[in-house]
Amino acid sequence: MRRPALPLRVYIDRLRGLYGRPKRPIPSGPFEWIIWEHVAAVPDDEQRALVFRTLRQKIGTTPQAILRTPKPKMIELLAPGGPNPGARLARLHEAAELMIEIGLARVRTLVRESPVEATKLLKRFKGIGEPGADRILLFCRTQAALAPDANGLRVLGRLGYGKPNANGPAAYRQIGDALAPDLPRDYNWLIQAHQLLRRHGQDICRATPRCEACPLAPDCAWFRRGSR
DNA sequence: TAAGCCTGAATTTTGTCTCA
DNA sequence: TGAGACAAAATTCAGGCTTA
Repeated sequence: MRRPALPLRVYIDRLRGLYGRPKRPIPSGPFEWIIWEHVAAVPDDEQRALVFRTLRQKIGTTPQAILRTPKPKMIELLAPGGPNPGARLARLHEAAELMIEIGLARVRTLVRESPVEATKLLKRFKGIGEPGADRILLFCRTQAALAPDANGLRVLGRLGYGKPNANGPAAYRQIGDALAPDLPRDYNWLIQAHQLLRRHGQDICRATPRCEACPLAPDCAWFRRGSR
């Protein structure tokens, strides 16, 4: 497989130069991250953050708080997060019930002490697959992986960490394996790298990329293919 | 033989494009 | 500018294979 021309940290530095230092993620702990996944149906993180903060401030983010809040109140809180708040509420309720069944303390302990077991548990939650579980463990600072989302995967694939535009579980694992030797155990760096890759995939390295604005273009397979 | 893993297809949701 | 069609992303699910 083709390898990227430069170490990953060089690309991340270029993205930090372009976008600046990303803001600290808002959720803390595994259940807040599950809530974060479900509170909004829009790709815009600012909008998602707004709904999450309101929910946290007005009712709290424990499974019990979510289950005891009247449905109309919850729908009202979730409405700014995009279409179909009722479906999102149903998923939140399902997640809260499962979290109570498993035990929040047990999940927290496993996240801290056994990432493999924690991944198995997290994948029982609807909407959380392998990438989602890895992301939660990264943000909880227990698994030193990059856990790129679809946007990040696209960027990394085009740089040479996998096939350009590949997706699905196989591509996720392939890129994860290719990245592993380049990753430090510095969680601040990993989290920022995750955020910057996501931002870059959303803004510039889209399905139809804006290569003229991209600081990674000289090393990008997609750009070089197009400019030949 | 049961549990776990892998792969690819299916499904759902969201984003983008085109056209009136 | 809005609606509909289409494409892409992310996850789920089913079936086959491997291993203990």
